[in-house]
Amino acid sequence: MSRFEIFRKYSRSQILNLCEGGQIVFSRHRERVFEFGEEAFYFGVVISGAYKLTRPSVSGEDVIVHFSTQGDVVAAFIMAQAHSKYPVSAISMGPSQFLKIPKINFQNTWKNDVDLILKIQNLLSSRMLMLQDQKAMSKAPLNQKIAALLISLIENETKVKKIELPLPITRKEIGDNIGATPESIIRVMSEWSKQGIIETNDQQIKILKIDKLFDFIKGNSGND
Amino acid sequence: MSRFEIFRKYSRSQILNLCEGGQIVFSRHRERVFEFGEEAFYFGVVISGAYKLTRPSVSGEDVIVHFSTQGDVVAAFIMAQAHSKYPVSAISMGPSQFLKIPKINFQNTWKNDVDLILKIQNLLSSRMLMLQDQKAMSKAPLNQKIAALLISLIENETKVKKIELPLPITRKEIGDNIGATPESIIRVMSEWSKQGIIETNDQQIKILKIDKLFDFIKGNSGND
DNA sequence: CGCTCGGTTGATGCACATCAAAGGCTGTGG
DNA sequence: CCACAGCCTTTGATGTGCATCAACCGAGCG
Repeated sequence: MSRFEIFRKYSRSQILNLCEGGQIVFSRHRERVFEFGEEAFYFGVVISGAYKLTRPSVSGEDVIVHFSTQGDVVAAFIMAQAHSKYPVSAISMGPSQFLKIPKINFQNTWKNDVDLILKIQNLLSSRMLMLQDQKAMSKAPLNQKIAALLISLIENETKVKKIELPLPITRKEIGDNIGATPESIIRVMSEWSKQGIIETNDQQIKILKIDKLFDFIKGNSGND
Repeated sequence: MSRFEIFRKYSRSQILNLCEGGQIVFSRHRERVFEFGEEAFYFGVVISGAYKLTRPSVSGEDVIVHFSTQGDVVAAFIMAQAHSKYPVSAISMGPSQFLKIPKINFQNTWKNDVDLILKIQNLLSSRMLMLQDQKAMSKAPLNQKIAALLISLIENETKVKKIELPLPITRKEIGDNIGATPESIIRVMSEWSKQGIIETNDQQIKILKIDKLFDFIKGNSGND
C-alpha cells in the first residue's frame, strides 16, 4: 500500500487508520463504480488497472474527462464538502481494483494532517494542469490531439521506457476524450499503423516511434 | 477586505497577518501581472475588475484558460509547491486591482489554518468543474459554447439579476477562450443582436433574453 | 446461430476556418 | 495637429477537416 505516492512515508498503522472503514473493490471490465450526480459518500485510490471518469454532455453522450491509473485519487473534489454529488461517473477499463474510503475519514483523520491535504491539493493541481493543457489544444488538428493523449497516458503511468499503453482503450473512448468520432480516430491511427509509428492489436496499443508523436504535437503534419 | 468569501470570518488582525508583506497592485487595461513560465513567488486575490489567465498553445497564440473576477484566487496552484513556475499569464481586463501575497505566507501562516486550506481546495475544485463542463461541450456547436460562456461569466460574479457582463471583453478574447476565431464569434453574436437577445456597445455586453441563451445550451438552434 | 460491439472504409455534407478588404477608434510620434 | 500604425469589428467569398451516414467484416456471447 505504501507503494503509492500518496501514502508514502506513512507507517502501516497510520495507513490503517487513514483507511478505516474502507475496502478494496475489485472491478471486471466496464463496471461502473461511481455514478455522476449520485450522492457521494466515498472517494477512492486506484490500486491497479484503470478507470475512466465520464460526464454526460448536453447532447446525451458521455464525455471522458480523465483516465485514472494506479495511484490516482478519484472523486477527490468531494472530500472538502459536507454534502456533495459525484461530478463524474467512474468506469473500469479492464480488470481493476480500487480502495474505497468513506468520506468521513477525511473529516475525522485526514483533515488533521496538513501534509496529506497538500498532497491531495497537488494531485488536484496536476490534474487541472492536464485539463488546461488539453484546453490549449482545442484548435489543434486531430493528429496532434491523439498524439498528446497517447503520450500523456504513458507518461503518467511509468517513467520506464515501456511503450505499451497501460490500459485497454477503444477508438471510441479516445474519441470521447478528445472530442471526436471513432471513425476519425481510426483514419488517423490506421495511417500511423501503416507507417509503423504505432502497433495495435485489439485494444492494446504499442508506441513504436515516440519521437514521431512528439513531432506531430509540435505541428509537423507528417505528410512531407 | 472581509467582503471576500475567502477571508470571511477573519478579524482585521488575522487578515493583516495572512497578508503580511503583500501589497495591492493597480492595473490599467491590459497589463500583464504574471507571466507564464516565470518563477512564481506570489499568488493573488482579485479585488476589483477582472484578469484573464492565458497560456500559449503549441501554435503560438495565447489561449484563455479562465476569467478571474472579484474574490477569485489566482495562481493558487503554486502555493503548495516549494519551487514552481506560473502555469498561466495573468492580464488585466479593464482597470483592476489585486492583492499580491508572497508565497511564503502560505508556508508560514496559511498552512496552519486547515479551514483556509480547504477553502482554497474548494476554489480549485470549482474551477476544475468549470473546466470539465467546458470539456464536455467540446463537440457542441459554436452558439452553445458562446451561450455557456456568457452565462458562466454573469453567474460567477453576482447572484442579482444584473444582466450586464462585469468585464469588458473582445470577440477575440471570447474566441481565445472557447477555441474559435473572432469572425465566427461575430457571426453568431451579431445575429443575436439583431434578434434582441443581447446588446453590445464596444466591449460591454448586456444580456436581454437570458432564457434564449439557456435554450441554446439545451441544443435548440434558434432557427425554427 | 443470430446478436451486439468494435473496427474499417468510402461517399457526401456542413460548420467552421481562412483569406481578403474596409471602416472606426486609439494611441503615438513626427 | 496631423499622419500613421495597430487593434477591433464587420462582411463576403472560398476552402477544408471532420462529422455524418451507410455498409461490411470479424469476434465474442447468450
